[in-house]
Amino acid sequence: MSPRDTEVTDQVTDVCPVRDLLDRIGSKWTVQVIEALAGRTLRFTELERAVDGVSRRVLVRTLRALERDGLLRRTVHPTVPVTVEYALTPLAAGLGGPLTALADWARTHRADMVSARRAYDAAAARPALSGDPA
Amino acid sequence: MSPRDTEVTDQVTDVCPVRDLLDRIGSKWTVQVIEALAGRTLRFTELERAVDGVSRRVLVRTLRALERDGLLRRTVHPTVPVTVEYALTPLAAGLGGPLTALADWARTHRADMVSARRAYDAAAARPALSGDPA
DNA sequence: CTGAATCCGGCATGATACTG
DNA sequence: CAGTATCATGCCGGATTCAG
Repeated sequence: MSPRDTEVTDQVTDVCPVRDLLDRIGSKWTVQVIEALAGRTLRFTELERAVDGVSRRVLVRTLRALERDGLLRRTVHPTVPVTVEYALTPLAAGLGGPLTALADWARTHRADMVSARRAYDAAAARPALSGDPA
Repeated sequence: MSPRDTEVTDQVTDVCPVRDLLDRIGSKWTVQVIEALAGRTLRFTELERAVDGVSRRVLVRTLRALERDGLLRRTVHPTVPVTVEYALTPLAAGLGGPLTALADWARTHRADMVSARRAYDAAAARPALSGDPA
């Protein structure tokens, strides 16, 4: 009975499209894989180098999840050592827009979030004090 | 040494703004909290009801994370049973745009992803078969 | 009312070794 | 080359209980 485990969010349990999508792009390497494949086709090993830092196992999981959602096309070439090519589908290309918008926002407001964090952490360090000591 | 644990992604370990943001909005209830607070202020209990399904603990964590990132403003009113109000900051309001774009895409292409999954899962069920058995 | 403290299961990520 | 198998780890999300 298909030993496929459920890693990298393989389920459909969810009914909210937004959460569903976020489960996908929220997983650690998904966006970087999509970026790496933007406008080009890569083989498995090339992807492994392009993403850099991802473990083989997790890369496979990420690719499977993307393929399952129709965002990625996996092509096997029956050469002697088998070669496999990965490419984004038109569906994924359409996702690129909103994703880029989000990425742009993240880069633009990075500084705001960092300073907000510093302020928050600093405040947490002095629980009950109004005047700054010395 | 500050017993603050690290749940709901409190760290800054990351250097990529995009992944950083995705860690935030990727956590299970964040987007729903943001939606619930869109254009209005809510108290803790009101939020608890508005989001519906979130546990108290996780809601607190989610709110803390948002506050830490400067996306949420937390106001304590020293009434007899203390009341606390939560409201989005202008920063979060700006995030609303890209977020809505992503949500729209998710809703628009939900059907594509669902059918892609069905096809994928169906294919996985019959590993080495070309003709569909009656 | 608004949390904090504690305990727990489950799953994603990762390291390592093996294979067609 | 492109994975699979196995083991280990961390931590998110949830339930429950206590407190200011």
